[in-house]
Amino acid sequence: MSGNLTLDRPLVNMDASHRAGIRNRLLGKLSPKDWSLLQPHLEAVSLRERQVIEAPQKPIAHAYFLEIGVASVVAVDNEDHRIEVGVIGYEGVTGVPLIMGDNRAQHSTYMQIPGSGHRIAADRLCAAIEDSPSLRSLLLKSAQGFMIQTAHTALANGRAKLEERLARWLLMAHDRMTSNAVPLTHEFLAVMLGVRRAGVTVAIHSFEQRGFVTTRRGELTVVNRPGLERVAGSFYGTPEAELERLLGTV
Amino acid sequence: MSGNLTLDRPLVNMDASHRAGIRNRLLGKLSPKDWSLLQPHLEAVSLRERQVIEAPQKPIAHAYFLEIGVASVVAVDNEDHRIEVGVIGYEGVTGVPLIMGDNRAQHSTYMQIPGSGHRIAADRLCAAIEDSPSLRSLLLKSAQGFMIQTAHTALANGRAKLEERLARWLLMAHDRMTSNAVPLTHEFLAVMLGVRRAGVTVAIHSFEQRGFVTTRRGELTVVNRPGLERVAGSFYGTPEAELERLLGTV
DNA sequence: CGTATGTCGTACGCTTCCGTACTGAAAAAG
DNA sequence: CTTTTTCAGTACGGAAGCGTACGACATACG
Repeated sequence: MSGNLTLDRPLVNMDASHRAGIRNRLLGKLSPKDWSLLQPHLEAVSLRERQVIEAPQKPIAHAYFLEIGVASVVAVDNEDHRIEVGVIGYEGVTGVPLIMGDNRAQHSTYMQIPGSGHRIAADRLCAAIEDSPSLRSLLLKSAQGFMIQTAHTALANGRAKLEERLARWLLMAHDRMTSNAVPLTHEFLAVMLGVRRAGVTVAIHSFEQRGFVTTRRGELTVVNRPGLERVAGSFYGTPEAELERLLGTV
Repeated sequence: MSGNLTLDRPLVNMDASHRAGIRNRLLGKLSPKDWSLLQPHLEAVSLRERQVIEAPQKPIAHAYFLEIGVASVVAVDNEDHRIEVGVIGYEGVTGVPLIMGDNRAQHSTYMQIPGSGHRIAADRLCAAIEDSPSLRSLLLKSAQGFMIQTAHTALANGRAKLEERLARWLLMAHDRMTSNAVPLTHEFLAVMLGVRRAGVTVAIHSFEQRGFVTTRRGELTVVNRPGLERVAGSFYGTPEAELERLLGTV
């Protein structure tokens, strides 16, 4: 009934291989050898609200293994249409194209919820991937998980109603957060979902009246996660379960 | 003004590295060494209309390098919502998860426009990928191209109108065809776009009146490609250009 | 050749969501 | 404390597309 803290969140998995001081699931899953390959090049960084991680059509300078916070990956076209195609938190890493052997960012990536992480220079990461099949395998599975998320976003965008999509987004953000409070304005939620700001306001209102969330100016708090899960239905869950499977078999 | 045949289609690139008797761009781009790695395991197959290539949650048996025809990759959830997240033709290969080190299909993949190709057993392909960095690099870039296509589909699903999305779909299919005739019913187009069948009928009607296509029962012929491109605007083009870039630098 | 089936054209009321815009309230800036 | 800015609530007309459904044709099949 609560959904409090991190206990019942699918993505949280404090398994045995957890590395001390590291929350990022990928870093935590590295073999000692792979860890020693990356560790010297990792730089701890704090990530401000709206901080740009990647810009479209520009080279990717660093990959960020997030510890805290949520990054948005937003597709943009030449006519300035934009929509979020995926989110990344402590379960993953930014710079998916690097893993695919490309060094150019296709999308705009920036911190939606501020936090921190460890970054590594793009060429260092690529070199490490070349050297270590096990590292490559892990990162490829993470990239595959992200692809599945993007495909599901396409499904939700084409088939779901605004409320369902908003519930899905809140759940995905909640999975990646340490608190239940989402520090975001309706405006930003609207940009990510590709809908009207006023539409988000109304939907949040409905959630609030049903007791799923409480709100303050610029902040929304999840108080009934199962309620949101019921709204999102099967638009939420599949990518999360698949990521579990992918990272579970590494 | 015509868009006739294959001359002005972005994806068609009869470059020097073209292998005799092979239309598939990936196979055509293989180094002699990589070709000799795969060739013994390739099996020429003809692909019927609606033939299933992959089923959700099932192991992937073969990867298909298409020569002729178009395959649809369709995301499905537990509540039977479904929508196409990408198409594959002679420019690519099915079984993207195999390239990512996963052997399970996430989506439903089937021939939308019948044709032919060369297939290879999943484990053979994976073994070859392990052995050859150059093959791996090529296939990863192809997978990256597919990811970009999926992300753009998410953008179109969230932002574009029915007519824009239909024009985009027709252009993507046209890119991958040897004729201008698309042998598909409105019903199937509707399923792929995730819209009403009647909505497709009306949109096609409008295209017909504007002289972009002609229609027969169960078939639609593109007669003014630039017209469709104008309708699709920037919802079409970016993934195609990016694929060119990705495959051009291999 | 007649019938079943698939395909298309069309229509109607309805839902969802958009575009726009104004207002009050909260927070930040001065 | 006052001013300015940002954010949230609300409203209205309208567009897009849905669910449903019915009839008219083609085409395939018996």
